[in-house]
Amino acid sequence: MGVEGGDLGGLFPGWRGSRTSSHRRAGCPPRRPTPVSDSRHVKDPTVGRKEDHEEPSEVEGPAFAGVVFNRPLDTVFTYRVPTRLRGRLQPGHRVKAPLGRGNAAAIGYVVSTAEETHLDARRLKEIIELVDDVPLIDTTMLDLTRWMAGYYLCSWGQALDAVVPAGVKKQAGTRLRSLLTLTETGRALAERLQVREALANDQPPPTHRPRRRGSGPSTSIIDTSSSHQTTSEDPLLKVTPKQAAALLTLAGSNEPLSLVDLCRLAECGASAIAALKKSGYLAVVMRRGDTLGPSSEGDKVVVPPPSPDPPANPVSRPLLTPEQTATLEAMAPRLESGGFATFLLHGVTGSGKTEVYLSAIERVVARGREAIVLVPEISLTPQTIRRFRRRFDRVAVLHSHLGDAERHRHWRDIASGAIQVVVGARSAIFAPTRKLGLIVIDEEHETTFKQETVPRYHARDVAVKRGQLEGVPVILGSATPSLESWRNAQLGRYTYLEMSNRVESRPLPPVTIIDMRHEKPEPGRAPGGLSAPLRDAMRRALNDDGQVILLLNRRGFHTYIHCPRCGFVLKCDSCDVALTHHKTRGKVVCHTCDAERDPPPICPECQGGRLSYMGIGTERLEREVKAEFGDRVVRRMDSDTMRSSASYEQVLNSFKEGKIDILLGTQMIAKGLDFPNVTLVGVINADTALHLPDFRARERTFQLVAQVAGRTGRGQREGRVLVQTYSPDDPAIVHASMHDYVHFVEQELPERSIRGYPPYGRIVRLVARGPEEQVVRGFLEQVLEAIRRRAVPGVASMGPAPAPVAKIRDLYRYHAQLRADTAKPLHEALRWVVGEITPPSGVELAIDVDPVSML
DNA sequence: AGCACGCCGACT
DNA sequence: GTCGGCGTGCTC
Repeated sequence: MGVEGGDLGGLFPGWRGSRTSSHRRAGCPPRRPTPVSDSRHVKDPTVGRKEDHEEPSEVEGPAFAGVVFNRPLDTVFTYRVPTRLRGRLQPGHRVKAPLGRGNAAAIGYVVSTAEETHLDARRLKEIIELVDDVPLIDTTMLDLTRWMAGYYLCSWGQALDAVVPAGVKKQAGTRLRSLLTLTETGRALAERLQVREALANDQPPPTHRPRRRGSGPSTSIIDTSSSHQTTSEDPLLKVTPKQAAALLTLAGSNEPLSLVDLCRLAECGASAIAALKKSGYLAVVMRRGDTLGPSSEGDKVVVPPPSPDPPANPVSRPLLTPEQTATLEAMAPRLESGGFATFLLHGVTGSGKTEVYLSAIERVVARGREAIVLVPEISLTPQTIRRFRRRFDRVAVLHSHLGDAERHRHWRDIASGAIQVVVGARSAIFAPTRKLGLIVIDEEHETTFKQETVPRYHARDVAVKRGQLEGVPVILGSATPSLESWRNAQLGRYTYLEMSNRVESRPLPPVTIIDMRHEKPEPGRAPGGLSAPLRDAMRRALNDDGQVILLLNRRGFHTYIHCPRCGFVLKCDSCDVALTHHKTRGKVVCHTCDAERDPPPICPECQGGRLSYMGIGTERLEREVKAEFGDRVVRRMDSDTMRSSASYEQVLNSFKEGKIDILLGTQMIAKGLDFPNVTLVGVINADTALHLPDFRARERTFQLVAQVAGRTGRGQREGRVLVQTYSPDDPAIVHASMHDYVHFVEQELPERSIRGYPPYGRIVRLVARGPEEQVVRGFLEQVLEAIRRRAVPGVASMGPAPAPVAKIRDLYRYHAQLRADTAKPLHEALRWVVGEITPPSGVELAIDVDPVSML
């Protein structure tokens, strides 16, 4: 749902509990955290930080800290800051603090610091320790997460916790090591040793740190009498040659050394070092170091020192079309001098949106700024990644299957300013860039930008908010913009930019609708499979050396199983969902909970009927296509065949190289792929999403058909599209077949308006689930009654009713809906629900602001 | 969300 | 007589 540019600032919730001073003030944290690798923990008091010694009575730094926790508690807790942490603790730090009656240590986030508090300071608890040496979160991220908490109705701590990847929290890939360093007395002694040695060698005394490792035999200091006044207790006389070597080695080293390294470099034993430690010349410091080498492995990210103006790659850039140039020029002021603005880039498939992104990013990178590019996970293909890597030196790609250590590494690289462009899926919107200059959301209409767990944020809307907070432009790109973004553009909140021509003036492919109601079922063929016109078109395309893409948005072989005698439909034991027959596995499978079992031999209900297997999925389509085009190479791509991402890349490569003639699969083949030799796209069943009980069913159907139609006609050769449907007159199908976004929107918007659905007004969906149906329903009824009693003006409520999928994994589900013209009254009606209404045990309540799925 | 406190059943 | 069920309420 589009963030409303106008009322954004007013959405900050009034946080209950102590309100310490704003985190913007006291403490003045650095705008960005320095890399975690620089952090160190000083353990030995003799090498403690200077302020510990120099200002024992007058401690610097705020005495109180506001802390939030990853719990559904929207309270900022105030803690005392112990003396030893004063001046070090900053907003954005994670801290360990006692919480609750048991005073169990919980990890929380410092969100503010203050000199005073209106609370009774004696009753406040004290922060135990810092978890990270450097704040993980900067002030902009604190603001952003606070906004998220208020808007999506979760706690600030929950929002913060979602922003920091698990690998960063665990400090994956690093280890705490103990290293040796000189104490003050140790350094003084080492300096005297250096002087004595220099005199012995008849050389001028070193001015500073002359020794490199391995130089200087330890014998040189043995028989030299010192010119210094030496008392009988002069430590200089007590130091053994080995000890002296160790002291000099450490003095010459810029860094603390591990015991092993020091022994090796000074050619001494551990006992000499133990003696020095005992005498107080050496101290142990704990420092977190990388487990792996100093930089990332392989080609992932090479981290050179951040250079002020990186050299532009000598890449051949495609010549921009006039439309692309005009689009860029429209954005130029924001790209070149910053400032918040949201651009809705509506470009037909093949109009070259990606090239516009790349050029826009180049402009901000040229100013030494960074860009974040969000793409749906499904578009995070090697093809896409390569395109960014070719153009920019330092790109970080955040896939969903990065390991913890790797993700931590990327985070640090980004935070250190070593990265120009971050490309990633949803959560990349929280990348800790230093000098953000641009955010790009590709395929902004995609529902995968919505997170379905707490915090249930929409990355596109968070991006707009972040752009506003950081004062940077945001580009939302799509061939089929969400109606929310369209309306925001209409209202002038977003700047509308259109690219209506394909590059090189290629035409959009002609789309033919095949009315499946009139397709006579032929003996031996699956009804709903390949129609005669589609088969003919395939044959012609293949004979012409073209490639074919077939889209069918259903996995499995048969998509439902029923008993013709008693009408029984085979359902999952745990879910209210029909089972799908997977022939290759020989099982019936639940696509909701992934449970599988053997197909029953006869109807379990009437015990008499033979079950009939109906419907067509990708497995069955594959078999039909192979039977029909036996001499052609056919590959199926769905989540069953693409268990590993390696096979995904492999299939796409083979397809690109022309080794595959027909590629069929689910929507993973519908998005973003760019293969010039595809001359035919067939949509096997355009209606799969059309009749779902969701007010966006039409919009989804339009988007899917329009997107897949864009997969052809991208090369020199013309393409065509055939769409099989049982609803040939539905506006979604008709307008998609004409590539007519605007007319689709014009007919869809009034329908939304009549019902008050987005983009006219906002909705919040409440879903309660639990093991006992009556309890779940009763609870949600109670919640709704309470909301209605509140009677917040402008809020309308619907329900509760059983959710369309009434049971998942043995939990019954009920849902209800609230709507209002703006978000504000909804928040008002709901804020108290969080925290004040406790569901009965076993029951969970999910509050989904701006839901994208109604099932 | 945790976690502790509290008030009622089957065990040594 | 106690161990422990999870219902209730609080967390600076």
